[in-house]
Amino acid sequence: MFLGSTTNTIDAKGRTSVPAAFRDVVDEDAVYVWPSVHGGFLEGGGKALMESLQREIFERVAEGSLSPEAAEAQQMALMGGARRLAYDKTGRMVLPEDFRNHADLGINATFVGLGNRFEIWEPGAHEDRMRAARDAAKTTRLLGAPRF
Amino acid sequence: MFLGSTTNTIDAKGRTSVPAAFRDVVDEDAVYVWPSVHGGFLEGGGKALMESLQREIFERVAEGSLSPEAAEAQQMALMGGARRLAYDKTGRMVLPEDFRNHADLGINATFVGLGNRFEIWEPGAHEDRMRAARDAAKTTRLLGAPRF
DNA sequence: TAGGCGACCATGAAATCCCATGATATCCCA
DNA sequence: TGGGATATCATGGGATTTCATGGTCGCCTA
Repeated sequence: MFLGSTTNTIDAKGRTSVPAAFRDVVDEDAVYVWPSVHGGFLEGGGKALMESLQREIFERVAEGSLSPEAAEAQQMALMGGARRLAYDKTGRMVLPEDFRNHADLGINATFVGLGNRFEIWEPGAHEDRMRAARDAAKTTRLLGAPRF
Repeated sequence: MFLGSTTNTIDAKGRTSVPAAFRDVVDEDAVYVWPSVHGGFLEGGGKALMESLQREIFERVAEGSLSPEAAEAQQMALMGGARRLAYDKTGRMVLPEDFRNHADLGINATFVGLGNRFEIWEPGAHEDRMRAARDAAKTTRLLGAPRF
Protein backbone atom coordinates (compact mmCIF):
# COMPACT_ATOMS: atom_id res chain seq x y z
CA MET A 1 0.00 0.00 0.00
CA PHE A 2 1.10 3.53 -0.75
CA LEU A 3 1.14 5.30 2.61
CA GLY A 4 2.30 8.61 3.98
CA SER A 5 3.34 11.97 2.62
CA THR A 6 6.91 12.79 1.63
CA THR A 7 8.34 15.97 0.17
CA ASN A 8 11.38 15.60 -2.05
CA THR A 9 13.38 18.07 -4.10
CA ILE A 10 13.36 18.40 -7.87
CA ASP A 11 16.80 19.18 -9.24
CA ALA A 12 17.83 21.23 -12.26
CA LYS A 13 17.38 18.25 -14.56
CA GLY A 14 13.83 17.66 -13.36
CA ARG A 15 14.82 14.62 -11.33
CA THR A 16 13.20 13.63 -8.05
CA SER A 17 13.55 10.66 -5.74
CA VAL A 18 10.60 8.31 -5.54
CA PRO A 19 10.10 7.76 -1.79
CA ALA A 20 11.70 4.50 -0.73
CA ALA A 21 8.45 3.38 0.89
CA PHE A 22 6.74 3.69 -2.51
CA ARG A 23 9.49 1.86 -4.34
CA ASP A 24 8.95 -1.10 -2.07
CA VAL A 25 5.33 -1.29 -3.17
CA VAL A 26 5.77 -1.57 -6.93
CA ASP A 27 7.02 -4.65 -8.71
CA GLU A 28 9.14 -2.90 -11.33
CA ASP A 29 11.73 -0.15 -11.10
CA ALA A 30 9.15 2.21 -12.54
CA VAL A 31 5.92 3.99 -11.69
CA TYR A 32 3.07 5.12 -13.95
CA VAL A 33 2.09 8.78 -13.70
CA TRP A 34 -0.48 11.02 -15.38
CA PRO A 35 -1.90 14.54 -14.94
CA SER A 36 -5.09 14.37 -12.92
CA VAL A 37 -8.31 15.36 -14.66
CA HIS A 38 -9.59 16.52 -11.28
CA GLY A 39 -7.09 19.28 -10.59
CA GLY A 40 -3.56 20.58 -10.68
CA PHE A 41 -1.73 17.54 -9.43
CA LEU A 42 -0.42 14.24 -10.73
CA GLU A 43 -1.74 10.79 -10.09
CA GLY A 44 0.18 7.58 -10.26
CA GLY A 45 0.66 4.01 -9.20
CA GLY A 46 2.33 0.78 -10.08
CA LYS A 47 1.81 -1.50 -13.00
CA ALA A 48 -0.90 -3.36 -11.07
CA LEU A 49 -2.93 -0.18 -10.74
CA MET A 50 -2.82 0.57 -14.48
CA GLU A 51 -3.95 -2.93 -15.27
CA SER A 52 -6.83 -2.82 -12.83
CA LEU A 53 -7.98 0.55 -14.16
CA GLN A 54 -7.95 -0.83 -17.67
CA ARG A 55 -9.84 -3.91 -16.53
CA GLU A 56 -12.39 -1.80 -14.69
CA ILE A 57 -13.18 0.20 -17.82
CA PHE A 58 -13.82 -3.01 -19.79
CA GLU A 59 -15.97 -4.48 -17.07
CA ARG A 60 -18.09 -1.43 -16.66
CA VAL A 61 -18.73 -1.21 -20.38
CA ALA A 62 -19.64 -4.89 -20.42
CA GLU A 63 -22.10 -4.50 -17.59
CA GLY A 64 -23.50 -1.33 -19.07
CA SER A 65 -22.62 1.16 -16.34
CA LEU A 66 -20.25 2.98 -18.69
CA SER A 67 -21.04 3.98 -22.26
CA PRO A 68 -18.51 3.16 -24.95
CA GLU A 69 -18.04 6.89 -25.51
CA ALA A 70 -17.34 7.55 -21.85
CA ALA A 71 -14.99 4.59 -21.80
CA GLU A 72 -13.05 5.97 -24.71
CA ALA A 73 -12.80 9.35 -23.01
CA GLN A 74 -11.52 7.66 -19.88
CA GLN A 75 -8.93 5.71 -21.78
CA MET A 76 -7.84 8.77 -23.69
CA ALA A 77 -7.45 10.89 -20.59
CA LEU A 78 -5.79 8.19 -18.58
CA MET A 79 -3.69 6.03 -20.83
CA GLY A 80 -3.15 8.84 -23.31
CA GLY A 81 -1.78 11.16 -20.67
CA ALA A 82 0.09 8.61 -18.63
CA ARG A 83 3.75 7.81 -18.83
CA ARG A 84 5.85 5.03 -17.47
CA LEU A 85 8.60 6.67 -15.47
CA ALA A 86 11.54 4.41 -14.69
CA TYR A 87 13.77 5.25 -11.77
CA ASP A 88 17.47 4.53 -11.52
CA LYS A 89 19.44 2.49 -9.01
CA THR A 90 19.26 5.32 -6.49
CA GLY A 91 15.50 5.57 -6.85
CA ARG A 92 15.34 8.75 -8.89
CA MET A 93 13.16 9.50 -11.91
CA VAL A 94 12.66 12.42 -14.26
CA LEU A 95 9.36 14.28 -14.05
CA PRO A 96 8.56 15.48 -17.60
CA GLU A 97 8.21 19.21 -17.97
CA ASP A 98 4.54 19.15 -18.96
CA PHE A 99 3.81 17.13 -15.83
CA ARG A 100 5.66 19.64 -13.70
CA ASN A 101 3.69 22.43 -15.34
CA HIS A 102 0.37 20.72 -14.79
CA ALA A 103 1.05 20.40 -11.07
CA ASP A 104 2.81 23.75 -10.85
CA LEU A 105 5.87 22.09 -9.37
CA GLY A 106 8.91 24.17 -8.49
CA ILE A 107 11.84 22.82 -6.53
CA ASN A 108 9.77 20.45 -4.41
CA ALA A 109 7.23 17.70 -4.93
CA THR A 110 5.07 16.07 -2.29
CA PHE A 111 4.23 12.40 -2.79
CA VAL A 112 1.02 11.37 -1.06
CA GLY A 113 0.07 7.73 -0.61
CA LEU A 114 -3.61 6.88 -1.04
CA GLY A 115 -3.52 3.15 -0.58
CA ASN A 116 -3.77 1.69 -4.05
CA ARG A 117 -2.31 4.76 -5.75
CA PHE A 118 -0.53 8.01 -5.01
CA GLU A 119 -0.61 11.67 -5.94
CA ILE A 120 2.12 14.25 -6.51
CA TRP A 121 1.46 17.81 -5.36
CA GLU A 122 3.15 21.14 -5.10
CA PRO A 123 3.84 21.22 -1.33
CA GLY A 124 1.80 24.35 -0.59
CA ALA A 125 -1.18 23.10 -2.58
CA HIS A 126 -0.96 19.79 -0.83
CA GLU A 127 -1.02 21.42 2.56
CA ASP A 128 -4.28 23.16 1.71
CA ARG A 129 -5.75 20.01 0.24
CA MET A 130 -4.72 17.93 3.24
CA ARG A 131 -6.29 20.36 5.64
CA ALA A 132 -9.57 20.23 3.73
CA ALA A 133 -9.44 16.45 3.47
CA ARG A 134 -8.89 16.00 7.21
CA ASP A 135 -11.78 18.32 7.86
CA ALA A 136 -14.06 16.39 5.52
CA ALA A 137 -12.93 13.06 6.94
CA LYS A 138 -14.21 13.95 10.41
CA THR A 139 -17.76 13.24 9.35
CA THR A 140 -17.09 9.83 7.81
CA ARG A 141 -17.23 6.90 10.16
CA LEU A 142 -15.30 3.84 9.13
CA LEU A 143 -15.60 0.36 10.63
CA GLY A 144 -18.34 1.66 12.84
CA ALA A 145 -15.68 2.86 15.22
CA PRO A 146 -17.17 4.90 18.01
CA ARG A 147 -16.15 8.52 17.76
CA PHE A 148 -16.62 11.54 19.93
CA MET B 1 -7.19 -7.74 20.06
CA PHE B 2 -5.42 -4.67 21.31
CA LEU B 3 -6.12 -4.54 25.04
CA GLY B 4 -4.91 -2.51 27.98
CA SER B 5 -2.96 0.68 28.51
CA THR B 6 0.80 0.95 28.72
CA THR B 7 3.02 3.97 29.14
CA ASN B 8 6.49 3.75 27.61
CA THR B 9 9.34 6.21 27.31
CA ILE B 10 10.46 7.99 24.16
CA ASP B 11 14.22 8.27 23.99
CA ALA B 12 16.41 10.97 22.47
CA LYS B 13 16.19 9.34 19.05
CA GLY B 14 12.40 9.38 19.14
CA ARG B 15 12.21 5.65 19.73
CA THR B 16 9.59 3.90 21.84
CA SER B 17 8.84 0.27 22.58
CA VAL B 18 5.63 -1.11 21.17
CA PRO B 19 3.99 -2.93 24.10
CA ALA B 20 4.71 -6.63 23.86
CA ALA B 21 1.00 -7.40 24.13
CA PHE B 22 0.40 -5.34 20.99
CA ARG B 23 3.25 -6.94 19.11
CA ASP B 24 1.65 -10.32 19.63
CA VAL B 25 -1.48 -9.10 17.87
CA VAL B 26 -0.03 -7.97 14.55
CA ASP B 27 1.14 -10.29 11.81
CA GLU B 28 4.17 -8.28 10.71
CA ASP B 29 6.96 -6.65 12.70
CA ALA B 30 5.29 -3.32 12.03
CA VAL B 31 2.28 -1.25 12.99
CA TYR B 32 0.43 1.39 11.00
CA VAL B 33 -0.01 4.75 12.69
CA TRP B 34 -1.59 8.06 11.72
CA PRO B 35 -2.52 11.36 13.38
CA SER B 36 -6.16 11.29 14.39
CA VAL B 37 -8.47 13.75 12.65
CA HIS B 38 -10.51 13.83 15.87
CA GLY B 39 -7.94 15.30 18.20
CA GLY B 40 -4.37 15.50 19.43
CA PHE B 41 -3.50 11.83 19.55
CA LEU B 42 -2.40 9.07 17.21
CA GLU B 43 -4.38 6.11 15.96
CA GLY B 44 -3.00 2.84 14.74
CA GLY B 45 -3.42 -0.82 14.11
CA GLY B 46 -2.03 -3.75 12.20
CA LYS B 47 -1.89 -4.40 8.51
CA ALA B 48 -5.29 -6.09 8.68
CA LEU B 49 -6.86 -2.90 9.98
CA MET B 50 -5.43 -0.77 7.18
CA GLU B 51 -6.63 -3.21 4.60
CA SER B 52 -10.12 -3.36 5.99
CA LEU B 53 -10.30 0.43 6.13
CA GLN B 54 -9.23 0.59 2.51
CA ARG B 55 -11.74 -2.08 1.55
CA GLU B 56 -14.56 -0.35 3.35
CA ILE B 57 -13.93 2.87 1.47
CA PHE B 58 -14.17 1.05 -1.87
CA GLU B 59 -17.26 -0.87 -0.88
CA ARG B 60 -19.09 2.17 0.33
CA VAL B 61 -18.39 4.01 -2.91
CA ALA B 62 -19.60 1.01 -4.88
CA GLU B 63 -22.82 0.78 -2.91
CA GLY B 64 -23.33 4.54 -3.07
CA SER B 65 -23.17 5.43 0.62
CA LEU B 66 -19.96 7.40 0.09
CA SER B 67 -19.37 9.89 -2.70
CA PRO B 68 -16.16 9.61 -4.72
CA GLU B 69 -15.16 13.03 -3.39
CA ALA B 70 -15.67 12.00 0.22
CA ALA B 71 -13.80 8.79 -0.44
CA GLU B 72 -10.87 10.67 -1.86
CA ALA B 73 -10.80 12.99 1.15
CA GLN B 74 -10.98 10.02 3.47
CA GLN B 75 -8.14 8.28 1.67
CA MET B 76 -5.95 11.35 1.73
CA ALA B 77 -6.58 12.04 5.41
CA LEU B 78 -6.07 8.45 6.43
CA MET B 79 -3.57 6.88 4.03
CA GLY B 80 -1.85 10.15 3.28
CA GLY B 81 -1.21 10.72 6.96
CA ALA B 82 -0.43 7.15 7.91
CA ARG B 83 2.93 5.51 8.08
CA ARG B 84 4.08 1.98 8.38
CA LEU B 85 6.34 1.89 11.42
CA ALA B 86 8.51 -1.18 11.59
CA TYR B 87 9.92 -2.17 14.93
CA ASP B 88 13.23 -3.91 15.50
CA LYS B 89 14.04 -7.21 17.14
CA THR B 90 13.63 -5.65 20.58
CA GLY B 91 10.19 -4.28 19.69
CA ARG B 92 11.13 -0.65 19.32
CA MET B 93 10.04 1.80 16.61
CA VAL B 94 10.68 5.44 15.80
CA LEU B 95 7.80 7.85 16.20
CA PRO B 96 8.29 10.51 13.49
CA GLU B 97 8.65 14.03 14.74
CA ASP B 98 5.44 15.31 13.16
CA PHE B 99 3.53 12.51 14.87
CA ARG B 100 5.05 13.41 18.21
CA ASN B 101 4.09 17.03 17.63
CA HIS B 102 0.52 16.17 16.71
CA ALA B 103 0.03 14.24 19.93
CA ASP B 104 2.15 16.67 21.97
CA LEU B 105 4.37 13.79 23.10
CA GLY B 106 7.35 14.48 25.35
CA ILE B 107 9.31 11.73 27.04
CA ASN B 108 6.38 9.36 27.44
CA ALA B 109 3.67 7.82 25.29
CA THR B 110 0.61 5.91 26.46
CA PHE B 111 -0.60 3.08 24.24
CA VAL B 112 -4.29 2.37 24.65
CA GLY B 113 -5.84 -0.79 23.27
CA LEU B 114 -9.27 -0.42 21.67
CA GLY B 115 -9.91 -3.85 20.29
CA ASN B 116 -9.27 -3.73 16.56
CA ARG B 117 -7.06 -0.68 16.83
CA PHE B 118 -5.14 1.36 19.38
CA GLU B 119 -4.38 4.96 20.25
CA ILE B 120 -1.23 6.73 21.41
CA TRP B 121 -1.63 9.59 23.87
CA GLU B 122 0.43 11.99 25.88
CA PRO B 123 -0.01 10.43 29.37
CA GLY B 124 -1.58 13.53 30.95
CA ALA B 125 -4.02 14.01 28.10
CA HIS B 126 -4.99 10.37 28.28
CA GLU B 127 -5.64 10.66 31.99
CA ASP B 128 -8.02 13.55 31.41
CA ARG B 129 -9.82 11.71 28.68
CA MET B 130 -10.14 8.55 30.75
CA ARG B 131 -11.69 10.48 33.58
CA ALA B 132 -14.20 12.05 31.22
CA ALA B 133 -14.95 8.69 29.63
CA ARG B 134 -15.52 7.05 33.00
CA ASP B 135 -17.92 9.77 34.03
CA ALA B 136 -19.85 9.43 30.81
CA ALA B 137 -19.91 5.65 31.17
CA LYS B 138 -21.55 5.81 34.58
CA THR B 139 -24.93 6.35 32.99
CA THR B 140 -24.71 3.20 30.88
CA ARG B 141 -24.68 -0.27 32.35
CA LEU B 142 -23.50 -3.16 30.23
CA LEU B 143 -24.31 -6.65 31.37
CA GLY B 144 -22.20 -8.59 28.96
CA ALA B 145 -25.16 -10.80 28.16
CA PRO B 146 -25.18 -12.30 24.68
CA ARG B 147 -27.33 -10.07 22.56
CA PHE B 148 -27.20 -11.46 19.04
C1' DT C 1 27.59 18.91 -32.29
C1' DA C 2 24.61 20.44 -28.79
C1' DG C 3 21.32 18.85 -25.91
C1' DG C 4 18.47 15.54 -23.69
C1' DC C 5 18.48 11.33 -21.24
C1' DG C 6 19.97 7.42 -18.69
C1' DA C 7 23.41 5.20 -15.83
C1' DC C 8 26.56 5.35 -12.18
C1' DC C 9 29.87 7.33 -8.12
C1' DA C 10 30.19 10.32 -3.77
C1' DT C 11 28.54 12.22 0.51
C1' DG C 12 26.20 13.68 4.65
C1' DA C 13 22.29 12.89 7.30
C1' DA C 14 18.99 10.00 9.09
C1' DA C 15 16.99 5.59 9.97
C1' DT C 16 17.79 0.83 11.37
C1' DC C 17 19.98 -3.02 13.49
C1' DC C 18 22.05 -5.40 17.18
C1' DC C 19 24.45 -6.04 21.72
C1' DA C 20 24.25 -5.14 26.62
C1' DT C 21 21.93 -4.14 31.01
C1' DG C 22 18.73 -3.77 34.67
C1' DA C 23 14.17 -4.53 36.13
C1' DT C 24 10.07 -7.03 36.32
C1' DA C 25 7.25 -10.86 35.63
C1' DT C 26 6.77 -15.88 35.21
C1' DC C 27 7.74 -20.49 36.16
C1' DC C 28 8.84 -24.46 38.78
C1' DC C 29 9.98 -27.33 42.40
C1' DA C 30 10.67 -28.25 47.09
C1' DT D 1 3.17 -21.64 49.44
C1' DG D 2 7.60 -19.65 49.49
C1' DG D 3 11.62 -18.52 47.05
C1' DG D 4 15.11 -19.00 43.83
C1' DA D 5 15.93 -19.82 38.80
C1' DT D 6 14.53 -18.45 34.25
C1' DA D 7 12.43 -15.83 30.73
C1' DT D 8 10.53 -11.56 29.10
C1' DC D 9 10.58 -6.76 28.62
C1' DA D 10 11.89 -1.94 28.25
C1' DT D 11 15.72 0.92 27.44
C1' DG D 12 20.75 2.89 26.66
C1' DG D 13 24.25 3.09 23.39
C1' DG D 14 27.16 2.20 19.43
C1' DA D 15 27.79 0.22 14.80
C1' DT D 16 25.89 -0.27 10.29
C1' DT D 17 22.86 0.52 6.49
C1' DT D 18 19.72 3.11 3.87
C1' DC D 19 18.18 7.30 1.80
C1' DA D 20 17.99 11.60 -0.65
C1' DT D 21 20.67 14.46 -3.36
C1' DG D 22 24.69 16.71 -5.92
C1' DG D 23 27.61 15.60 -9.44
C1' DT D 24 30.06 13.30 -13.60
C1' DC D 25 30.35 10.43 -17.69
C1' DG D 26 28.75 8.56 -21.96
C1' DC D 27 25.24 7.41 -25.44
C1' DC D 28 21.81 8.42 -28.71
C1' DT D 29 19.43 11.53 -31.52
C1' DA D 30 17.90 15.48 -33.76
